[in-house]
Amino acid sequence: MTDWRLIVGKNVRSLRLSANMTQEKLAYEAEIDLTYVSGIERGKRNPSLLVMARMADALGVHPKDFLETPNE
Amino acid sequence: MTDWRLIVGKNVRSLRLSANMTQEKLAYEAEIDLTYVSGIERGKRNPSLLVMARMADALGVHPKDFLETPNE
DNA sequence: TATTCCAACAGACTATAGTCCATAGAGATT
DNA sequence: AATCTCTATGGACTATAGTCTGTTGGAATA
Repeated sequence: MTDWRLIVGKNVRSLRLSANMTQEKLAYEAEIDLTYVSGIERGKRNPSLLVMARMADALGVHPKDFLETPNE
Repeated sequence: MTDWRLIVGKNVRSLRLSANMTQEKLAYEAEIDLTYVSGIERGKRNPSLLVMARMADALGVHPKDFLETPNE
């Protein structure tokens, strides 16, 4: 039983670092709270569709990228 | 500005019909409310990551499939 | 006609997503 | 040591996700 919060968290973090952004910058661009970004990356939060879509937009990626699973 | 609720709604509906399921069956399998499934399919709702994951599981698809956009 | 099945939709409610403020700690730099 | 940058984390609060009950309507089917 996969924990999708952890999957999304890892993907958000790695995509954010690839974009050379701090959590604060991402939060600002996506218009979500700084502490919530931190919670998402640590897999503690259950974000909504629209929050994920705004984060994807801020990072210049497709929302699908957050759901990418490590091979098998 | 894409409305991701509409995208997800259309995808959920078409995948559900492909699986020959009623909204009620899907709701039961995914353990979410019948009326909420209806709202999601009509693009009126903003479901959470875990709700989408349970629906994907019930339909035997990957959660990414709900975010698939029509070509270009 | 009437009954059955499926979906749309409204409203009142409960659970939790998401905000805001404050604190703390690690690492880098002066 | 002191300050700066970034992240983690807690707690109290507000907004909204998600539930539950009930009604409505259309399309079969008897």
